Amino acid sequence: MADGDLSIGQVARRTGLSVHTLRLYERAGLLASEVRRDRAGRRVYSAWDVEWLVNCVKFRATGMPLTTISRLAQLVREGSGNEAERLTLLREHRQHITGQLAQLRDCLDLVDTKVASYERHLAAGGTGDPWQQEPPPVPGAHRHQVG
Amino acid sequence: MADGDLSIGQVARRTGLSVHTLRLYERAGLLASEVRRDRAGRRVYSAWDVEWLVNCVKFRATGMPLTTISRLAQLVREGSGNEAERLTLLREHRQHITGQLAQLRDCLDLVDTKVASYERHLAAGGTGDPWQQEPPPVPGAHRHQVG
DNA sequence: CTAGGTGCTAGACCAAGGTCTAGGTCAACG
DNA sequence: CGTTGACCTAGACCTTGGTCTAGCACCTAG
Repeated sequence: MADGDLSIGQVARRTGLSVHTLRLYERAGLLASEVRRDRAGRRVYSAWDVEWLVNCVKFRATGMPLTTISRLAQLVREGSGNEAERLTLLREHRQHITGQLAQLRDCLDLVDTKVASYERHLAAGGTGDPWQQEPPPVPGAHRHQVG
Repeated sequence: MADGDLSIGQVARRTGLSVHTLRLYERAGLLASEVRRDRAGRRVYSAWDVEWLVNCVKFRATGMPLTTISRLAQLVREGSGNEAERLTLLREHRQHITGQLAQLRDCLDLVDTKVASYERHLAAGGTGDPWQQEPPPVPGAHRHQVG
């Protein structure tokens, strides 16, 4: 066993995944290299496996589906010759990330506006116009605030 | 019917939600005001409802669960007096958003590094060291690149 | 030897968030 | 009048991504 080798429990602690999830990921083909086993059949993860898993966690955290990670892992497993396809996958995910960033910033704007307005409202002792509670109860009265 | 009123189909087109989802949201209590009905029992959305739904879409896109939106809607429905709780909900979601932003930026770094390395690799006609395909095949050979 | 901790597999279970179907109403168009 | 299109409800169904259980195998320490 090389010095970087870890048991599944250790990998779980290092990656933040549960051992159940680690096994699920393996079954789902997310690992770019076959996980070794010791004589008792227990998984032995290399430092490289762990680095890969950490990247998987980042991909997951940013919405990459298991199937896509699996596809990427497969390409890596297959070795040289498919770099263009890996690049495509990565570029697609990059797109996805920037889209999400935009949405998050958009929602952050909304939330900040609302938070500021509620803070003003509360500081003013309940006076003000935070989030209008009712839909325009008076037809003809336009210009309402929803957020 | 006020001039801003819309049918469910029109709201679906404007919000990007399906009519199924709109009905689901209503059942789940996401709407901050009771949706009116015409004499035939069909939903009539006000402009205010649509604005609210657009905000819901933003919340959903940034990971707010339906139950939380429902809670917020309930507070708004109940009217003044619970502004502090609304503020809490919003602040919590703000936290969530900034956390997600950090994760996205982290993953964006990773992806950018990988993309650049693959581009270099492909430009060099296949030479280089993009994403190491194999886990360290030679024990003792440290310093591998996983991503 | 035996108990505790950790691991194994197979497979059931679960929650969230949609999505779709069946069977029916209504209104407007030609 | 009949048919087309949008709408209604109730409820089944589906996918994703985990999470947990049962029943068993090791291994190490006491």
